[in-house]
Order: sequence, then C-alpha cells, then structure tokens
Amino acid sequence: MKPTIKDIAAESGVSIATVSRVLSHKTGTYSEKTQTKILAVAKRLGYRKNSTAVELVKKKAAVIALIINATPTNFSTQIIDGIQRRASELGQGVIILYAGNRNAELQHQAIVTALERAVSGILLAAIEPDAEDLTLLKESHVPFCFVSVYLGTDKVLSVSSDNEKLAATTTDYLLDRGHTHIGLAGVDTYHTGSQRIAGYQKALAARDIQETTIKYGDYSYESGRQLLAEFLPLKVTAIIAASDMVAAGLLNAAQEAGIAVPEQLSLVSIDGTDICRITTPALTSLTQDFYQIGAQSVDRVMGEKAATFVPVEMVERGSVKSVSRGG
Amino acid sequence: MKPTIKDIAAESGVSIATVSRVLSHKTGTYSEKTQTKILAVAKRLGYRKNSTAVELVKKKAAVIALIINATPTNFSTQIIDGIQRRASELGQGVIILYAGNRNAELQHQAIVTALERAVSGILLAAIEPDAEDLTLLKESHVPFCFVSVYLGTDKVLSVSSDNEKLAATTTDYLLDRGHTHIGLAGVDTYHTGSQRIAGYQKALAARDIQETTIKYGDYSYESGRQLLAEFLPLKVTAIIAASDMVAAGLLNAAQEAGIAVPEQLSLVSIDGTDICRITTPALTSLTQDFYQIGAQSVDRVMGEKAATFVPVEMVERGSVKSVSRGG
DNA sequence: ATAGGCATTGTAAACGTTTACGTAACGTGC
DNA sequence: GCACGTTACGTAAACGTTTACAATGCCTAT
Repeated sequence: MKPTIKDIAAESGVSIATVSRVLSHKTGTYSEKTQTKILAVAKRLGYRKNSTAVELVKKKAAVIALIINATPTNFSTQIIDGIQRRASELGQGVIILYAGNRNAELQHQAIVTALERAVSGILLAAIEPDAEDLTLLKESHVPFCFVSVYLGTDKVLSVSSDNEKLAATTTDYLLDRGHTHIGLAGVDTYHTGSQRIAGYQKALAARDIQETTIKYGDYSYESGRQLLAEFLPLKVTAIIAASDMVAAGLLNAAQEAGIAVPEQLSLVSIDGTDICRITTPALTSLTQDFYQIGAQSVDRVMGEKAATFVPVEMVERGSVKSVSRGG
Repeated sequence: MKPTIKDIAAESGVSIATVSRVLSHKTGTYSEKTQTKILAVAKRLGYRKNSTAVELVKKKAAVIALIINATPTNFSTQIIDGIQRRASELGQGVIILYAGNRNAELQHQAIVTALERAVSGILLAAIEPDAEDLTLLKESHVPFCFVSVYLGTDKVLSVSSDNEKLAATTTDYLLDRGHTHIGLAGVDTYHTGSQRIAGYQKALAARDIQETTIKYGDYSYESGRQLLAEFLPLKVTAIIAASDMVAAGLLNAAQEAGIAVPEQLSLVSIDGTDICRITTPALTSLTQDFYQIGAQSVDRVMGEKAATFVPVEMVERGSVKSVSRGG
C-alpha cells in the first residue's frame, strides 16, 4: 500500500495536520525538530503526495489544459514547448487534449473534459470555436485563452501574431521588390484567413493595385501542391503561402512544372519553422514566434501580464527575387 | 457554485447514492422513472462531474501519462496522435509531461509527477532511462512502457521498430544496389544507436565487407549538416541517416558542396516523416509507423495485446541511385 | 399466509488531503 | 502572580464522489 500522511503521522507520533503542514511547507507553524523527524519518516516510507486529494480539497488543479487541433501544419511543437516551459515555471502541469481535425464534437468533448478536472486555465490552440463552445467556456468561470487565433475582439483572451499586419508586411515586402502580381495561397475561411486577406488587400490597395488573387486551402502540403496549378494561368510573379507546408507544396509543384523558384516565381511563407531551411531553395518567411505565443498564452490565462500580439520577423532565405519595376 | 450530486439529490428528492448510480450508468440498480427525473434535473442544473473526486475514491485516474523528450526530431506528433486516439478509445485521457532535452533531473521529476497523479499507465517516448528512474518506475507498481525505445530486454514493456533489423534491411537495400562503401550518420550512443549500428555491421559482415563508417550525432538537421564534411574524405557512395532531419542536413550540405544527390551520393533516411517529401530530391526512407507505435504502446501499458516491434517499410523516393558492381 | 427473491433505494464510510478552530505550554512584562 | 501573546500542535470538518451493506416493498411459489 502506498503510504499516506496518516502513516507518517502514526510512525512519528504526531497528528496528520502537523504532517500536512510540514509537507506543504507552511513555514512558521511547526518546529524544526518535528520537521526533521517527519521529513525523515516520509523519506524512509517512500511517501509521495496524492495530487488528487490535494486538488479535491483545494477545488483547483495545478494544471493547464491545452486543447489542440490535429492540424496539418507543424508549428504545434513549438507552441507546446513554450506552453510547457512557462507552465512549469508557474508550477502548473499541462494536459493536452486533442480535438481531432476541426471536429466540433471532439472539440466540445475536450472542453468538457477540461472543465471536469477543475483546471486552472484552458488554452485553445489553433481552434476556431463555435458559439456553443464559447458559451460553455464563458459560463464555466475558468479562464481561457485562444492561442495563435485572434477572434477580432479583446473581450476574449488571445495570444497570436497580428495576422492582418503580418500579411500587409509580407505583401509590402514583395511590392518593395517590384512584384505587382501577387497571389495569396492556402488561407482558411475563418478568422485567421480573413485577417490575412484583409492585410493583403489593404497593402495592395495602398499602392493602387486592384488585382488580388486569393486561393483557399487548409494549410497543408497537399493544399499547396494543388493550388499551384490554379495560379499558373494568372501570371502572378510572387505568391504568399499561408503556411510553410503550403509553401513547400507550391515550391515542389513549381519545380515539377519546370518553373524556377525564385527566378520565375517568388515565394514567401508565413510561419518560418524548420521546414524553410530544408527546402531547395530555402524559403524566405514571415516568421512567427510560436514559442513566445505559447509561453505568453500561459501568462495570459494565469492572469500575468502578457501581450495579445507577439512580434513577427521577416527572414530572408532564397525564394524571393526582385523584379524590375513595371514588369 | 458548481452543482454537485448533492444538489441534484436535494432537487429530485432522492439520495446522493441514487444520483451517483444513475449518473455513472450502474444499470439495473435504478428505475427508469428515477433515471429520467435525475437526468432532467442534472441537465437543468448544468451538472458536470468532478473527476478529481471520482479519482480519489477509485484510487485510479483514467489518464495515461506520456513523458517525452524535446528531441530535435519531428516524429513525436505522429506518436502523440496514435497515443491520443487509442487512449481515447479506451476511455483514457492523456497528460503530456516534457522531460527537457535528455535532462535527467526533469526526467525524474516528470516520473514523480505522473506517480503523484495515480495515472493508469506511464509511457516514456524517446527516453533513455537511468538506473534510478527504472527503479522508481518498477517500485511504483504502475505499468509503464517505453515508446520507440527498446532496452534490449523483454523484462521491460516496450513498443518500437526493430532497430537492428531495420538498419540491416536498409544496409541490404543499398548493398543490393551495388553500394559497398556505406556510411551510417547521426546515431546516438544509447540503445537505439547501438542496435542500429549492430544491424548495419551485421549486414555488411554478411557480405564480407569490413569497412564501416559510423558518425555519431543527435538526430538533428544541424547534426546532418556537420557530419557531411566528415564523410567526404572517406569516399562513401551512400549514407544511411539516423533520422529524416539528419538526412535533410546531409542533403543540403552536399548540394552546397556541389555533390549531386543521388548521382554522386545516395541517401536513405530512417523515419519517413513528411520531411522526406519536401526535400529535393525527395528522400528514400526506411519508414517507421510512428502512429502504430504510439497506439500499440497504449495497448501495451493498459494490458491489452500488442506487439513489441512494429513493422517498418522501405519507401523509395529519389535519393538513391544504383551503381555498377565493383564500383 | 409465508418465505424467499428481486428491484429499488437509502445510510454511511471511505478515499487523502487541507485548514479553521481550539488548546496547551511557555515566556514576557508588569 | 496575572494577563497576554506566541509557538506548536491536535481535532475535526470538508472537498465530491463511489459502494458495501442494510432496508423496504412487492411479487411469486408454496
């Protein structure tokens, strides 16, 4: 049988209350002598605390729930890493709950599971909630925060890149290099996609360019591969890919079609994970700081100070070529 | 205040025992009438069970702990996916605990945390345990299973690819295509690395080839990049990379050095994740079934039937060239 | 009518902690 | 010697469930 504080109490001739006080470091409530004695007995018995019992009486688990979509992208590792590290610093564990692939039922189920465990916070990574989920979360009185998704309002906690600004920056980057026929590939039809489209359109409009070429997708490699064919007849000279995977798909499809990157087609991807270094040529990217997004979302949900938007960075590699103006 | 079964009991005029029985589907112990009544009240009150209380009285949490290294490789997503899905089928949740990067202290801490929560099983992915950890695990009487690591003994539960056989298969594959100067790049110095080295050496010895060229690494892209230079003076015609990332590193370093793949150098990578499709040329790989490894490890740790070794598959892409015999 | 069985429900203990409250012992200052 | 504060510890309730056991009522076979 696993030893409990009761066993330690009996063994050392004190009450369980004293044992509890010593073991949970309620300093100032016990003498050094009893501390030494109890610690020795605890060690000898191989005592390990029962977190479940602690959580029951405290009515709060020192755990953050992370609900995450099995998206076809690959940044989740960095987000999880950031969350995990920061949570650990704050003395919180992390439960990860998968919500399938935009599966409303599983997504709902994951939230319920988190609520049942009285977690101290809920993080929703790359999740676009429906109205029901949002109500459920709000009524639960458990703090929650969207990660890498911004719902367009500050009423709901959120940590992400500023998608609109990021898309505008990327578009400007290509405009500055002489491109005027610029496509946008692989965006979704939810908040993130809409925000990026808005930034893309604004940047073009600011230079009096009416032509926009938007192709929707699901952020996957396959998505990128398929979309290339749709861009070909449109004589764009540059494409902004909604993810590294989309960019890789576009790149490989282009190479198979005999289109040289960056000579005939420039590519910029949004994300900036390791994928960008691996392709040939390496992909120039608007790099998001996923680690920070994860870390700050923990701060956010735990009530610490944190930014809503995490800065991004343009990283030049080899997939963009400047073209002569008026081209 | 969150409603409890006590509230439901009061509201519907029955005892908490009856409520509990209805809510936990102890069929045959309550009438249909009370069931209807209690369910209605529960719904009206917005009742949600308190898992913590359940776990305390049952002395077991319906949760599997997954302890995982932040390795520089990228297969963890697939493993987690397999674990998550299978666990969910068995009604188990999953807690993921990071163990840093081969950080003995964190690793130990993660095991202790799992033990404190009375989890139903512990999964250790890509973890090489030290003696102390192993003792701790064994004494805890909680079932545990190594994932994607085989300790070389069947006394400890484990699900992985058969590293020795897999390395031999890969080596044979290259031998069959006329290569006789074959390198092995990026293996570690623990169980997995040793087993692969053994397979590699045996396959060569079986064809009376004494020359072996082994370069150690940490499975990372950087590792691959750096190791290429060490192979160059050794005039190997083919290299087996210990991971996709290593292969990608070797590939890109080769291209920068003006060495054509596969014309001048053949590459096979062990893992077979999406990375292999993204590089140019695409990487031929000895593909592991990480999803199955994850899924079966859940079966293993939960006492269901499961294999220790999960089959692998050779997937031909574009990074291997046959050479004329005697080359 | 009666014993036995079954269906349904209630009572209360148990799980392992934390913590409010009470209390005893021991100064300390007067 | 007394009031008081402080220190150290114990008692017992509480957290929200599950479940062994007891109790009740009803039905059936005799």
